Amino acid sequence: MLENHKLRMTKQRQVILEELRKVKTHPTADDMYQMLRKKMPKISLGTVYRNLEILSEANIIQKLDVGGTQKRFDGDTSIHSHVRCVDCGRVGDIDIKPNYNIEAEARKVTDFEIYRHRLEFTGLCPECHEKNIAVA
Amino acid sequence: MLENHKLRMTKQRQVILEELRKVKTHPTADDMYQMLRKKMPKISLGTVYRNLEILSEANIIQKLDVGGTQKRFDGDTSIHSHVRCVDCGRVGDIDIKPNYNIEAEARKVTDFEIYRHRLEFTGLCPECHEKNIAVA
DNA sequence: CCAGAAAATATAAATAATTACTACTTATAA
DNA sequence: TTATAAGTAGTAATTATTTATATTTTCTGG
Repeated sequence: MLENHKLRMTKQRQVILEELRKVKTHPTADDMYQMLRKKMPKISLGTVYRNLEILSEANIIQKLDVGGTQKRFDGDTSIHSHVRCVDCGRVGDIDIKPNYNIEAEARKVTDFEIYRHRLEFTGLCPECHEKNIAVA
Repeated sequence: MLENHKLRMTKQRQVILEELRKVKTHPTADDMYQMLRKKMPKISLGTVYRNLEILSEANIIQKLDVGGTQKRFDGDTSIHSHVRCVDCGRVGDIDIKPNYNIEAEARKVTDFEIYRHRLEFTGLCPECHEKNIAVA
């Protein structure tokens, strides 16, 4: 998996990949850093950023840009959509398969060369939804 | 339009709104700043940021979060999608009306409370597409 | 029209997220 | 095993945006 990319499997890279695959929370780089420090206290934030970037470049993980100020990462590279909680920023999966017809539609109304599309949802995560009900 | 929001119509705000409505380029805050300085050399970047935020808060303009590192703004508040050029970051309009059925679909497969969805395209703008062909 | 309170401004400094630099370390191929 | 290219920790720098503050401006009601 890494061989084809002239990537070396360092201890750090290995742990980063392992931890990311273990969770389904779509962590930010800093979330990852906090998680990883427990296993590997000397790891540096720069290393976390660099590896997340390299791994997503190699399509071994996914970099998500779902809004908000921080990028998030997903160990699941299958094509699926995401919901972002507008209150706390938490990101969840939405298993809806993309409708590629929409790209044909788009091509009709733009002079851009369309590569792909993304469907993103916003809303409230269960926890924030509960809180909001309590307040109302 | 502004009255209902206890917003004052300052010279700066007026020019910001005017300029944004004049263009169809989905400028970043800094793009706006550069444009505005020509008309109003003493305007400050902070004022640009503050007003774009306030105006989008009041739904007089739209703040776009279409990926990339900077937020963009749109004087057109109608609901439509966008394409972002993966090469130069330019953003174009895609006039496809959202399919609200997809939100019902999403509700079936998540415990998040779904508010809304966004359809975003990526690709190449005509200029970058030309350049790519030239190289290939 | 005019005073005064609330809102907005310019400038500068602060913050947040990410990237770059550097000297040292390590994985891997021959 | 050793050379070398890739990677690391630590720190500094950059980029985008927000905040603090002292001053100025808008706009309301007399």
